[in-house]
Amino acid sequence: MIDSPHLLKEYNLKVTPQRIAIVEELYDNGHMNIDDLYKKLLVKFPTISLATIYKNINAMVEKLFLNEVKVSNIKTVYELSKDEHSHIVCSSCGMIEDIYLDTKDLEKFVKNDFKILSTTVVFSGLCSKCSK
Amino acid sequence: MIDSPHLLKEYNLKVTPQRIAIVEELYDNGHMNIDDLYKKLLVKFPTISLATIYKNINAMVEKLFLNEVKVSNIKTVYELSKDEHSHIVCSSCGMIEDIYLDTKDLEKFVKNDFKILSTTVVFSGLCSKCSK
DNA sequence: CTGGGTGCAAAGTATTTGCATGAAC
DNA sequence: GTTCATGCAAATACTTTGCACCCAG
Repeated sequence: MIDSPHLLKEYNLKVTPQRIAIVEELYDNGHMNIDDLYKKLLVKFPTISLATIYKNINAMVEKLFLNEVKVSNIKTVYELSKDEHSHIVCSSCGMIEDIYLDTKDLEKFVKNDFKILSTTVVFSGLCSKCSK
Repeated sequence: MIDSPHLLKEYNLKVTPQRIAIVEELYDNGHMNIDDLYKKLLVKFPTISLATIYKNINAMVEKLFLNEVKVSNIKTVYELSKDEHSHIVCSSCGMIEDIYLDTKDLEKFVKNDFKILSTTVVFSGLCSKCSK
């Protein structure tokens, strides 16, 4: 379980049922795109609108409560902010998995006058199911 | 210079003036989004349509002649396919730079049943100009 | 109360499609 | 001559905005 109201407050976001539901969906599913999120939320909130989802997602990304993940071949997805991590993405089925890597070694190769704020790696390829 | 007609043929793409121009713009500018490309091409082809650009870009990506780069904070950009490489992106001004890294070491941490097709790293942060 | 969130409708932006014409091979 | 690219217009998809109403703090 997850204490969504508490988390939302921590990030200065007003607690509403819709927001709690968004957090819980993301917590359960890891990564979701806007459409999947919308379809899921429609079950609990038959009148929820896409505009609400977009507004909330944008607010949450702005407050760094959510992280936006853009990768080729798949729709943009969102995840709850966690420690910096990378992603494994199946370009066939769209499956996304987190992987925690030490990227310090790579950062040495970036010239010093660039101020690195984040380093993320994407492994694209075929998951075990799709590579059969 | 670049032999665009030859390159296009290599990738089984019919050679047209518009396509040559696209290749040359990308060759000159490194990374471009659709709008910038459109504006540039309008100079040479006052009647070129966005549809033509989209169709060509999509065809070129499909044939692996171009590479699509999706990163947070900036519009999707395209580049001529080169050896696998990573990107340094300024989240303030949108500047993108290539960087060649050895990612072999990282790939060891991906479980074996995932078939890695590409490994790309994005360093997000502030370029020298923007960090002042 | 008061500020901010919600849902609706409409507007805006991005991307794709169908089709007639014309160029590439 | 046949295939496929082009450019236009229209359709579709994606995202944001304005506003009246309502809920959280």
